[in-house]
Amino acid sequence: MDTMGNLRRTHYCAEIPLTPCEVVVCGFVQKIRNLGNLIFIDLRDRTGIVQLAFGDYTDRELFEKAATVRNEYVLMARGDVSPRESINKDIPTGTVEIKVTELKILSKAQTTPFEVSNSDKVNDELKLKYRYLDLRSQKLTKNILTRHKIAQVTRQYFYENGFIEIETPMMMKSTPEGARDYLVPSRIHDGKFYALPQSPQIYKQLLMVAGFDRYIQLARCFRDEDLRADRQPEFTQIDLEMSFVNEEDIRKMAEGWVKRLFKEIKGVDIETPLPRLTFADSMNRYGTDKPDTRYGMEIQDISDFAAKTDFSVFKDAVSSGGTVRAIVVKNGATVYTRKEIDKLTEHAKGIGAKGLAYVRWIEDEPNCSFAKFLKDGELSELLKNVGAEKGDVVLICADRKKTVCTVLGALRQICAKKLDIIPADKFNLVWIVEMPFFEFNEDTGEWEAAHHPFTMPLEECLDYLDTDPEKVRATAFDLVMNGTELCSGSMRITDPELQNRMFEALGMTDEEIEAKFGFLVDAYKYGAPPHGGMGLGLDRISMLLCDADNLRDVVAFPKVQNASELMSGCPSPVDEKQLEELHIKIVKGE
RNA sequence: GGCCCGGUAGUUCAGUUGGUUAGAACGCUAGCCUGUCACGCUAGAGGUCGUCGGUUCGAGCCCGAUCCGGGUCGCCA
Repeated sequence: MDTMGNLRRTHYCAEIPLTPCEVVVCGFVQKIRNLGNLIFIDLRDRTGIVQLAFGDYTDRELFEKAATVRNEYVLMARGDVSPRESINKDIPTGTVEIKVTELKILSKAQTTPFEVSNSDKVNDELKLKYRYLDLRSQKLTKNILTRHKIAQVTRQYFYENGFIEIETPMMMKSTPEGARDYLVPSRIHDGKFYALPQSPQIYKQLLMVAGFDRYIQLARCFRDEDLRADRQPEFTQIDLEMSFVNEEDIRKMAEGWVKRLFKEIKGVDIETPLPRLTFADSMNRYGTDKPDTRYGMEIQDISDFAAKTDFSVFKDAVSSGGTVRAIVVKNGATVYTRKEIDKLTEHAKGIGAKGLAYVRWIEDEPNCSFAKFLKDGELSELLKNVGAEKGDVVLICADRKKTVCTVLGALRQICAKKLDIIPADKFNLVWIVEMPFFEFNEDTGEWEAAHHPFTMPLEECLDYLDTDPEKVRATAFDLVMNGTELCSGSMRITDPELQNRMFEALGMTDEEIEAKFGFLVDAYKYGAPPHGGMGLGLDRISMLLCDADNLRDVVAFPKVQNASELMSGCPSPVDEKQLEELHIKIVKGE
């Protein structure tokens, strides 16, 4: 193996001049084509690929050295950029090659567990174990570079608007409300713990109390909850807070950011202001608070119709306070055969439905799963009401409102994917506004904060605080794009009296308030500007701008579904001695 | 915790009704090859069929359990 000596890179591979000159490039071997007396090596770095050439112009010793090179070796090569005899139109440097005059093999490589150039098709588990190899692939390299660009544009935009970057602690007080905390045991304080931040929420509010006026941070956040394709246990939030503003001002600031980002990253013009949807409308029309509005297939309420039929499933659902709703899958009848609908039903049951009623209209006579419970003319009335035509499938769910929404919201997404009616090049951004303040927890039977307890309620809702929590809406809003929540923000409570009322409404006693949030309530007693802010998911926006469908594709070293990391194997056991120092005893679970 | 999908050479996959020695392509190794860019040609090496147990004369295939990975519901203030 060689050392670099005095040789240094003059250009990245894909950035060499396309005219004759001497260059030095370095990188990994992507592919070798050895024709006997002619060798071509595709050299790869983070910018792309360039072809190294060895032929009759190469001295024997150098040629033989080139013949020993294998895939993924790390090379440094000096040579002359020359026009190719035949052009490769597929790569930017395809008109030239480097006729090598000096070659250094800086590192050899074993045969890799998978081919970097073909990693797209390899199973995730293996790729995650050798993440550093997969990161060499064109796709991941491009994504990581795009993510960097996004962070750069974001900082630029907010700096220009007077935001300053401040780091908040990674070790903080545990607040058991909401998501589970990752805990960090204290060696010095026996039996006490720090928590990793779920978000810098409290600190950024205190920065407003401290007078910094506009704050931003690309903040690492941690939540000990189960993973999803768009949820990692540690993630990065573009966290910001502003003083002397209202909700509108915050949203306007975010819209400017979105506009700039899409222009610079995608070259796409986003029209602002962005459309809005109230939380209630979103739930009714899409069954979710993060709707994909790139296509229709909206949920329709047919409770009135259902109540007057003789179908007990429908009638009972309505009379017991539930609802009956439907989606119409346009032109779905050929795709959704009886068997396919059975599969959908199974899926619906998997997410909480008791069953699925359907009408499949492919012959002249619609095939209706509950026809025998209907009186003359009722089926055609239903079909007319929901706007179904021949060729369509109508899927109906009857249950509690929450279940119906979850089920039909999910089926809407599944059917749209199956019928391939989602426009891939569309970026549909929508604000979800007037979010509820409280959420009823059916397990505990208590009202909980839907957002966080420092969220300012809408003024007109304050009267319901003690009487009808369900009616209390908040100054909270989400930004949703193509069915993914990108951002969540709100105005904050600055009145200590009101803050105490909110805590009480959440069932906290004075002692609890004092122990958990006393320092926060105190802070607001010494003068606090009106303020609010939001958190923008850097990972998620990166995912969408990279056309990825999983966060793993835009996070350098991601965790898998059980929150472990396949490369290093963490989490892992630790030494007895470490545990002792931390005053921790492991009790084996049953 | 629930539901669904997957696990066969290094990789991606095929493997018929349960039946002889588990195949292909790519990759790898060796040889040949002067314009390739999915280079080509020849030969070769490479397998605990995720694991454990069961049914059977016989299991990659059937049954049970379990591990690993993925999606999703719950959960995610």
